[in-house]
Amino acid sequence: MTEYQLPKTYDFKSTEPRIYAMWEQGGYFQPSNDPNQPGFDPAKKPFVISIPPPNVTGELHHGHVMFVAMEDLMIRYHRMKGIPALWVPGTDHAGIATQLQVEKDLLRTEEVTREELGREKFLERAWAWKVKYHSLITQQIRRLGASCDWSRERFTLDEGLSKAVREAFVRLYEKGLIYRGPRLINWSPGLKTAVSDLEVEYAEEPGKLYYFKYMLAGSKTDFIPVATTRPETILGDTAVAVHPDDKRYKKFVGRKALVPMLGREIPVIADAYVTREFGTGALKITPGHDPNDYEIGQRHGLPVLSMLDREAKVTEIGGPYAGLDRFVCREKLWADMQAAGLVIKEEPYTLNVPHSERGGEIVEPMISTQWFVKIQPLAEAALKAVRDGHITIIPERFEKVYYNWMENIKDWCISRQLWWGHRIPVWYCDDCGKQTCTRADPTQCAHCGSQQLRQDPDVLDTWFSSGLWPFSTLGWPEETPDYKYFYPTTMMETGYDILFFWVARMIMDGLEFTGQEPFSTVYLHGLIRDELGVKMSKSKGNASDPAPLMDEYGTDALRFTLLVGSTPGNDMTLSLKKVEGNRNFANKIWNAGRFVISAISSLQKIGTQESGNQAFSQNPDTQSLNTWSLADSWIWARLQSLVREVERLFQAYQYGEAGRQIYEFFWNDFADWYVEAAKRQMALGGERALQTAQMLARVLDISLRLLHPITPFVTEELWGHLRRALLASPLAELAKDWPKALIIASWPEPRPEEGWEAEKVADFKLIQNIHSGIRNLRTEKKLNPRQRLSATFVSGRNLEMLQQQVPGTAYFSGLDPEKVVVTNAIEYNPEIHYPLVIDTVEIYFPASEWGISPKERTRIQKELTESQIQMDRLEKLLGSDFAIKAPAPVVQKERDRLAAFQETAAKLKAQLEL
RNA sequence: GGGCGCAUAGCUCAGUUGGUUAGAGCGUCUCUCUUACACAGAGAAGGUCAGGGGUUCGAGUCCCUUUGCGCCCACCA
Repeated sequence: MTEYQLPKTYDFKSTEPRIYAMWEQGGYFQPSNDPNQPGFDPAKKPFVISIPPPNVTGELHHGHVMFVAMEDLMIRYHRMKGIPALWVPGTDHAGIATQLQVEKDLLRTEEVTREELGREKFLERAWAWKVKYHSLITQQIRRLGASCDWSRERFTLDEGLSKAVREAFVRLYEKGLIYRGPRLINWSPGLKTAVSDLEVEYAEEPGKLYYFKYMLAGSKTDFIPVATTRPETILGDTAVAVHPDDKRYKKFVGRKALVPMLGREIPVIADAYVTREFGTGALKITPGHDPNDYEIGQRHGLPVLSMLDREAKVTEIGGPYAGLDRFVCREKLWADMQAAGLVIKEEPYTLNVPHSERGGEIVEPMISTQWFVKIQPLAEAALKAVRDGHITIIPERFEKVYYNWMENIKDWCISRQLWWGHRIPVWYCDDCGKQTCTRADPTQCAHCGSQQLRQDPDVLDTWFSSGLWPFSTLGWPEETPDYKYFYPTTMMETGYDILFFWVARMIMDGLEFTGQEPFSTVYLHGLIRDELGVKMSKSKGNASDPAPLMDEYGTDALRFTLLVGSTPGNDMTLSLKKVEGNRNFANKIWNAGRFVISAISSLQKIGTQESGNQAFSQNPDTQSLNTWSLADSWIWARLQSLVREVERLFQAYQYGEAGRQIYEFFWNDFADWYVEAAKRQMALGGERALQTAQMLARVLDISLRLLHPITPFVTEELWGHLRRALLASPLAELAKDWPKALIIASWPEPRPEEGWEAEKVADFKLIQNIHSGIRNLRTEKKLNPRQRLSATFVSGRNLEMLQQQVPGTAYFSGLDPEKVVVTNAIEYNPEIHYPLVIDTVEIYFPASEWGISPKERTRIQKELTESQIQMDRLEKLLGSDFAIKAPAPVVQKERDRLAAFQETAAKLKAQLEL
């Protein structure tokens, strides 16, 4: 019938790739698609987000979907507002994670280890891996509809960012904020690298507390009982500590104790750190393998012994145990001690065991020479930035978490014994032994001029480069046009789980290197959990793949689910049912759109030439009201109110609530009620049809604009159809200034109320209630849906409105418009009248058709009781201090309600008496 | 040990300056393939907003407290 025959269900599969290609080819993702002014409008402050760069390790997970949905929403919203909006995409080399994957892959496919392959060859393989997985992950991010500017894409190991890393390192080095030295660090024996405190995860595990005797030198009987959870570390003990005031052991302080099985003499010392009540009240001190012991050792000048090597095997310090694995040693040593009569007992004990976040194996505290960042000075500035409100964290409660971490921050171990990453830019001279640290690779030693230089073999912690992300991606340290215009960025949106790892470090680095906060707002979203509420993660094996979900329900459905189902900072569970429900919403949008478009297309045939366009081509305003139906006024008032609400909620970062409101408006108000009203208005033809089509078009247009940041694909597709349909119709005027694509269409502007809205909304609400009431009655009466009813409406206060509206809306509830009477009074006649009370309106049906059943009597009684309860409550309320102390409008509202209840109750009572 | 969050309908959750009779989706029960949509329409059932106390004319919302669950930080062997 028309060229706008759209399929009955929304076909997201064919639509999504086509729409994304259209956007990308249109250059819409760039802040401006004016080739002469690529995004730079000095008059406007841009809105900028740096993407949390996904790792090039593997595939998409729901965390990615979450941040893409969230950030794309923000970007699209600002873009539509006409603000230059830049979303910088990129990926992260993810040192440990990627290296592990590549190693695993090498072992699987070529059966070689990285050591066998050598550094250079290994890095070649790693780069090949990167190329493959980079393309995979960015492809998937495109599939999510991400409107980021791919022309500005970055990778943490690319040339520009490497330069930034080098610059940052050298600056800190020159300021004395980077140092190298032996410290107690977390050593991952599996990965054979140091890891930072943040990369250690603690897990409660059942273990044992081992009690044994520390024999005192020169005595066969004197001993101090000591308890430990890690007996193997006995081999590295350099003291036994007791509390200075402990009467039991005071006498031993100053004497020597003998290390079991080794016979090495170590001092008995007194230190207040020891808790007398715990264990035996005596503590073995292993400065080489325990952070607390290390500190005690420092206080007492104890030697530090490393009894474990890089592979967590016992060193020569362990004498006869040298070469044993740490856990094998634990067993053997304990058995030997048992044989030697040194064991007291073992008891079950719950341990808090440190594991490597990536490798999973137990981390061993060890003394190792590593590079560190002296973090205190950076942390102080970062703390101040948030305290002073230069950076806002949403939700606010995370500010406290941030403060707490920043205030207790410890120096950051930044060197990793890996190959995949930014090499530490320090060279050691073979001749003079000194270090050279420069921006450009040095050819000679800065101290003695020797050319015998060796670069430090280690690489930097991945987060060292991530910390520079917001500015390194924009060209820093160069003062590029991008850097000058787009930095500092606006919004840092990410999961709360990387607040410390990443957000905190970006703030510190931004302030240190650029002198500015790298962003003004931090928005932290919650984590996605599976249907059982368990946090999704690869290691737990429950990380579901978003791809099949998108295959089945479409990207829009998944995005809508994540955006509307979550609140800032709170975790959400993702279930198939939710996504399915939102797929249904996408389909609802599609079908409402189909109806509107077919209505517009049908205008051709109605022949509207005589009506002229003048009354309809201008903006709807108060002057239009006299030509609008009640439904028109109502939907327009509701829409405008929605636009105001969405704007307010978006400004307050309440995206979920905004989405929910649009959903409700679109489905309940527009599709369920207005579209139904519009069907009849269209059928009237002529100006009324034109008027109605215009309203349908306007409401759909604005709804699609509001929805676009959340569900970009279906809205873009439909809006294109709407635009083309309008341009080919008598309503062409309406769409003549619209751009070619919704993505760059203007955001609906909130307008203030004009004063007429409340009355129209209330009137329509009454009409809705009347028809709902009649439908309810029909269900109770089990009426044939086709049966048209005759009815008499009696109302005092709404007489005129009802006289106008009831016949026209009769079909809402299957009334016969020919047999509808609206009047202000009739005589009760139980023989011929069957009454229904809706608010303050009585509706009578011919009693010949049915009588009041006991069931209805019960319902009426229930309503009456409910009214009575409300009346009592309100009378009591209005008789209390409320009437005096509450604001006048609030009181008046309650008075009006009381009056309405009284009227309703009177009518219900009359019903029962019939 | 310190901090934070959650507890609202059978299930999953909204409810952000305290102000109608606390909402939605799913599920359940009845009808209907009505010319946009059965991925739908219409109707219905279902809640002492975890317990206790307080502030207030008024509390799901603010304060205190108890209980249960979860998370983060710290890491007493």
